Amino acid sequence: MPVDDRVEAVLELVRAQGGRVTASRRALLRCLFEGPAHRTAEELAREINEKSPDVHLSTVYRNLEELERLGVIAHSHLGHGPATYHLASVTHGHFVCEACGATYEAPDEVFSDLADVASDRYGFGIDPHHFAVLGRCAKCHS
Amino acid sequence: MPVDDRVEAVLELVRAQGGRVTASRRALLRCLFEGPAHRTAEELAREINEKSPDVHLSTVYRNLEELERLGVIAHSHLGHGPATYHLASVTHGHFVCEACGATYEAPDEVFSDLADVASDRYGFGIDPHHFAVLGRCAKCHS
DNA sequence: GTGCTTGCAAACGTTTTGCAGACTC
DNA sequence: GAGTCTGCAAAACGTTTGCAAGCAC
Repeated sequence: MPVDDRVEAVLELVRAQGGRVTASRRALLRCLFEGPAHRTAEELAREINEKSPDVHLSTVYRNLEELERLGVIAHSHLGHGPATYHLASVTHGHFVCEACGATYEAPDEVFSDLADVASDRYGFGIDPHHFAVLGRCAKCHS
Repeated sequence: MPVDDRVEAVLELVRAQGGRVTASRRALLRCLFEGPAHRTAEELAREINEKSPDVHLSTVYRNLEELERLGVIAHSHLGHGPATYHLASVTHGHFVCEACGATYEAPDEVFSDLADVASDRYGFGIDPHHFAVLGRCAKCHS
């Protein structure tokens, strides 16, 4: 599906929930659907501002929150620093090097053993997407 | 070994590294050795201030940083919010419920399968102590 | 006395919020 | 016109830093 159609489909969902369709929401959605995953609110705002200079960072935060509530996007914490946002359809876990910041995306099956152990021992259901697993990459191996 | 002796032993280490033995460092160490693990800088400062009202929060941060450099303590991030500090001798991983905040401490063997997979697939050495694994506890199971 | 350490205040980076005006429906 | 959304400024949060005075050695 072309980007524009996907954007409009989400805006329709927003409207169905009683929300309004605004220029800043359209700009944010276009940005999310067009660009790479894992961008911070600030990065998204900067990109939006290239074409729509009046969209304020706080508006971006509020709209990200709204889109997250609707299940369209999710955010992850890849270590210290700002959260990153990505489409909910492309979730996966992360390994992030504490030394150089290198990031590896890992499919859920990588976490299935840990999920089993956590469940068996603690009745705990892990969410491997929200927070990254920190450590050292091969290059920075301490 | 009694708390006082352990405190003095660390202070000796501090002195050996060219650091000075001060009242605020002694108070922080006593606090760390006496109380529960996983306290935030603010909590530690509050406890210290009950007996030593003049120790400033920024001093606590600076001394925590120093003690971490010496390997006496370590900090963990258990989700959003402030970091928690604990003695380096009692490291373990954590599972933290995103809904209710319940925290489970897990020995390193719980993470050995994940460590193997991360190493095999990405040459990545995980550090399961620094950041908690988020998810849902049995009670909050979504 | 050298120089590490402290208290304080102020800054930092990220995110949230209060408000009055602007917009969508 | 009702009610949502926006820009802006300001606050909130956890943490760090600059500085001059104070203390350990």
